[in-house]
Amino acid sequence: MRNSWADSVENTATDNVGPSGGSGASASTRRSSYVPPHLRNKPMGAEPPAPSPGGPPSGNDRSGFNGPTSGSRWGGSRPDYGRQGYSGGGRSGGGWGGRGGGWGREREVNPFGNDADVDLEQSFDQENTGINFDAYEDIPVETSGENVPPPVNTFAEIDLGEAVNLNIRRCKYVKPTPVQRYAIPISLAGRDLMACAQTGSGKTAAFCFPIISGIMRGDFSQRPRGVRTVFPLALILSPTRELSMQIHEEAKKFSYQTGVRVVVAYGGAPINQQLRELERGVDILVATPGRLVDLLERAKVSLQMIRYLALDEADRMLDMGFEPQIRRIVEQMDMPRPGERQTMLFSATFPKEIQRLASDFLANYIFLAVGRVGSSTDLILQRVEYVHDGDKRSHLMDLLHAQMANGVHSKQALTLVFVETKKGADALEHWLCINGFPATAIHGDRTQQEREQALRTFKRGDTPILVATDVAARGLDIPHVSHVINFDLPNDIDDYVHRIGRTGRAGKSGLATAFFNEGNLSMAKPLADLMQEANQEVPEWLTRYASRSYGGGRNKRSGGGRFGGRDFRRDSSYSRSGGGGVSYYDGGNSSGGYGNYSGGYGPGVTSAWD
DNA sequence: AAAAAAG
Repeated sequence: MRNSWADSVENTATDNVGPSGGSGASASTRRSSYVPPHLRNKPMGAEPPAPSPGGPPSGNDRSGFNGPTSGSRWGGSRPDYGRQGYSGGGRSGGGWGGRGGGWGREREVNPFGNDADVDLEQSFDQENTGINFDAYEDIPVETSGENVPPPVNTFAEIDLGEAVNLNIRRCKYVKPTPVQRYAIPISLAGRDLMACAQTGSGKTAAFCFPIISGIMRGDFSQRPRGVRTVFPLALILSPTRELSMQIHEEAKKFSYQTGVRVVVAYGGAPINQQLRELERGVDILVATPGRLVDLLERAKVSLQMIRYLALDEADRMLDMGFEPQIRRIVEQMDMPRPGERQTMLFSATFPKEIQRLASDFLANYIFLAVGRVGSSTDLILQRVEYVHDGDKRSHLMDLLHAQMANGVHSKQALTLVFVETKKGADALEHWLCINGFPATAIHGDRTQQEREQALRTFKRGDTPILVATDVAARGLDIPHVSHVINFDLPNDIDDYVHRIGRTGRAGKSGLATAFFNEGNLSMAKPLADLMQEANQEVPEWLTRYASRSYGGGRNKRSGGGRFGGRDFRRDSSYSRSGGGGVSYYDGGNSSGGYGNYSGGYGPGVTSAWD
């Protein structure tokens, strides 16, 4: 039972240096002698202030946190390579961030240790990736495009700079995930990227590492120093507020003590605080589209210095009707054109709308498809049960009781319950609460504060049951979700895949239970197919429903199979699918390794319009 | 049809 949380605590306690990152070489060698390029020839400053004055040292401190490398960052002469806005222009400067002391510039909060359980817990979770990581080996990957840079097998092979390497170690990342193995070299080579992959595959790190490292290496001394306008160098767009928050949190870890500043902006939260954060300087801006448009209209943000653009969950953003706003941001503001910036487009699926977006936003891109993490591994045990609507609550209660009996209702065993509607979420939460189950809810009608609160208490295990609408379906990385219950099945198999993907994360196993009834007929076939594909036991009654093939379950996955999509540029039959076979791509491509997995594309997926 | 996102 090495998998338990307690075990991992123990392991981490004894193994305090952490894994050597597979670098093979001496982790014991002090990296103090190395000075990152952008810090060279700078006078070494004073020692950094103690990371947690008075507090116990965090686990991360042991891995060289206090090393001299970090010292230079905090000395009087901060390397200022054209970064604007740090002084705050004396606006509200002094009074702000009062805890900072020193010279009005607040200390960078250590995103790793300090904040006891929550963060440590995540770290342990990450460490566990080392255990089941082999599960990732089976995930099929394909690339196509001109001169695809070869993938790497270890982080050691990638030169991200010492500061980022340290953070990788602090995150306890041992080995790059498939999407990282391919995407990072592609991105470091300066190429645009269209990637079909889901969060949980390590996407965030895949686009953050090259961005951070690129910003550290780059010379941006030409960056304007606006008084009220800021000029970020990188923009990361994501569909939901919580996802933006999460990307922000991760990016802060990756860029800790690199001098790269990450700021997040999303709606529902007071804009003034976000503005203050922006005015203190921003290199990487993480945002939801609506709030960003607002900031652009107010001329608080200019995109003219953008060198890196990443769009996360692009298909989701289009589903949510963000295309006009995204096009406005990318094409109609002062953003540099494709080719003058580096663009990474991430999407779970690759339907025509995304293909259009790709051809409009990207220049000579490389296509990368990573098999679906949720179904192509055996990490998630999927179950379907036939439950009438009226029986759902009592059935749910049975499941939860069983879990409680097993004593698994704690931090290491959270249960996420998906429902169809916001009203339904409220009702179910209330019902669970009055029946003595510690539940909370997240959906779009709750205030942002309530949403964040719900997520926090859930993550902490204070309310180990979270009732959610699809706002929480994609991308959210919550450690220790051991059970996803589809109380109401979605109408789209991709949504199902995303939902169950909230468990079985980071190489851990998980359980997904779905309640199926006559109202979900359109899902019978896609669900049965998907489960079959994932080597799950398909109940006989579901197979019967599936064989009757109800037309729906709109299958957006062009191509089906284990990938979210395929590079349509290489698809000779592309013209068949309407759209007129845009031929801006000269077939003269090399390598690519395409076709290795052609077997993975099942025989024509039955589609609604056949 | 519902959900999400700008207020």
